[in-house]
Amino acid sequence: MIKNKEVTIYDMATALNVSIATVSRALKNDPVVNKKTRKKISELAEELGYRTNHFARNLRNQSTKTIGIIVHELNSNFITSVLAGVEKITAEAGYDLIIAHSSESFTKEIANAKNLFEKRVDGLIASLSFDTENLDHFQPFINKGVPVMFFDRVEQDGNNTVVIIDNAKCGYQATQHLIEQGCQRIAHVTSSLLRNVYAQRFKGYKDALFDAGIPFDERLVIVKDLSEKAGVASAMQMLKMKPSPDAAFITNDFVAAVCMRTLKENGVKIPEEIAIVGFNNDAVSKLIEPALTTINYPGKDMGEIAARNLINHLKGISDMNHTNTIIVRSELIIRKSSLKKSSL
Amino acid sequence: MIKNKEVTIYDMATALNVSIATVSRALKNDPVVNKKTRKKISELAEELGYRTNHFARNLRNQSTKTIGIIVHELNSNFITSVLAGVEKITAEAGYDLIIAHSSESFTKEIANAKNLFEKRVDGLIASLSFDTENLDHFQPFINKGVPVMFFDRVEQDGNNTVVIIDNAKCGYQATQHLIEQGCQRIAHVTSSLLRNVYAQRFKGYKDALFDAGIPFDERLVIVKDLSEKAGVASAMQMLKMKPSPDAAFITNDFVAAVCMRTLKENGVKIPEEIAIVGFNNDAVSKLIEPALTTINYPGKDMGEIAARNLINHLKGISDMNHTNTIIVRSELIIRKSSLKKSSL
DNA sequence: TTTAAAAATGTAAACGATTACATTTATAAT
DNA sequence: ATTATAAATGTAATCGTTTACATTTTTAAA
Repeated sequence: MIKNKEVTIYDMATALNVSIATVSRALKNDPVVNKKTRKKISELAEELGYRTNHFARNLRNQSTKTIGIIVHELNSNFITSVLAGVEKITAEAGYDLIIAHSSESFTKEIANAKNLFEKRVDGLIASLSFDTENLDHFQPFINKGVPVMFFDRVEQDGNNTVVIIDNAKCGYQATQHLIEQGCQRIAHVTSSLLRNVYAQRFKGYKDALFDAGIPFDERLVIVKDLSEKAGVASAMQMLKMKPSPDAAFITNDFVAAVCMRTLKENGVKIPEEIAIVGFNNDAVSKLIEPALTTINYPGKDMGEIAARNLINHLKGISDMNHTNTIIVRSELIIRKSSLKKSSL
Repeated sequence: MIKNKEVTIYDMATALNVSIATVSRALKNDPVVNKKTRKKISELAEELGYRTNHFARNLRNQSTKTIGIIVHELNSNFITSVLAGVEKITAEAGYDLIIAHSSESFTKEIANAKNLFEKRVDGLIASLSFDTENLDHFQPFINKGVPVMFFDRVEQDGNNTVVIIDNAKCGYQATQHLIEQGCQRIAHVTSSLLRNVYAQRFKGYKDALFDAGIPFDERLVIVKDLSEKAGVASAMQMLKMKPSPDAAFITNDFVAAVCMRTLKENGVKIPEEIAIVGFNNDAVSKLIEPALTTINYPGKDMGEIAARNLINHLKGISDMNHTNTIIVRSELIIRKSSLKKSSL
């Protein structure tokens, strides 16, 4: 059993005195070959530890039965849920999955795309990195007719199929909730407004203010990246505002948590002095104190939907080009960090 | 540019009136072919959007230039750091990386292993799932001479090369630190003692107690999984202990955070009444209150070391079989959750 | 100009599977 | 026993590279 050479269908054909065609057919359980022969062959395959050579097969078939997925980060609940959803569907359909992550870098995203293109995935699922400036790196897929699905962080230029939540609605709900709690000066800590998710949440924020008759004040809007440093800086900036804000809608739970910590360190009472709403329902939101009010959205469902659409398209069951935007549900989860009223 | 057929070296050979051999050689910049010819060919390749067919190449070369990595989870700082380290090294060496994750399930780990085996990775890096009962699923790799490196969660049967931290030492340090803070009844919340990491930390815990002359009390040891539910249950169990513990060494930051939350909800003051030490230096440890004392260890370095060893072995530079265990540094990071003394 | 050596290119056989088409063998109908 | 049909198996081309070995072309020395 030591370092034995690879077994091929030739070896097995010779051993059983049949042709390679029969072996090949038997291995995929083709009913055209005699039951007894099939049994003999699969038993021998088992015995010899045969494994199909996917390179030979793919070379011949011109198809890899592989889906690629590019995500912006791995260490978030949301993304792992998405992956779980995607894996479930792709596995059921007999597709393999290659996971790549861009670490929020445009350059790495391009490299990932190139790599998956080289690997000739049959389809691609992607969520854009923080830095992504354009979608040129996906063009090769489109040129070769490889379907691409975007989820969450997307570019809605109308040509791609995307799976998203209604970010504007979420932003609206979050802001409205804070207004209902009696807040009037609501800060908005967010990230690159080039990304749909942040732009839309910002829009929801403004709309909610408008509908409540609260004038929009640009000075309350803080745009930074998603790092710990940015969280601290945002909090410091809020502390310096005068009049001080009485609430903050922060579009990322981790940043919200860092902000809260910094605010608390500076003697600010949450939610009494500043009420906070985050976004994503990350694990951290339930662990910090006070627990963070946030927006929850179903990563697993988004993953399943994206994967299912892609695969149906590949199978020719449905045509992705006709369904452009799929919106999944989302909800505001109210916890203590925003409850000014009920805390009396 | 729409859905064009794949360009092959034949097409380019015909176009330039040279042989496929020349094209093939030119594409890898073989100095044996004339500089001008090389330039002409690579320009044409660029122009036509040629991409090498890796199936054909791998089929011919019998090597995939791909490393597989199986991790137990994705959503932790530690694992993403490891991946970053591995990616750095594999990319430098021109290897591709396929990431698979077992979600802490033995069954999924087996499936992942099988899949990577089918994909014929040239080498494998793995950290065992929570549930893993044996290493049989890695045997096929070993039989075919495919090197396997384990990191963090490993089985030290002496035949595998492993990259780990000195878990016993860490457990010792954590416990010793609590003892130095004046704690006498130190609970130990941990996970399956079948996993080296937990077994070793447990050993360190016991040794530290022994060296301090504190009798080991089995009732203080709580073994559960790493879920939120388990964290809550562990805290409740601690609350019921009498006499109550005055400290807890919890071998996972997330569980520690959940525990702390539950304890606080039940009116326990941390660290005054119960001091806490966690493990891993996860993002959450700095965000909760009080900040969590924990053990930090360099995921990125572990990833780099594992990858470098694997690749050196593949290149024949070094032989993994002679280096069995690589231990990387780790450190206790002291934060407020354990500071009984300094808090006066 | 001839010739030897070096440089450049070409030929053809792998690599291991899939499958259209051809052939053989078994089964059933006459 | 003969034939038609169905079932089972086989033959050989193909997928796109790589590379040992063979051949041609160029360069430089005699």
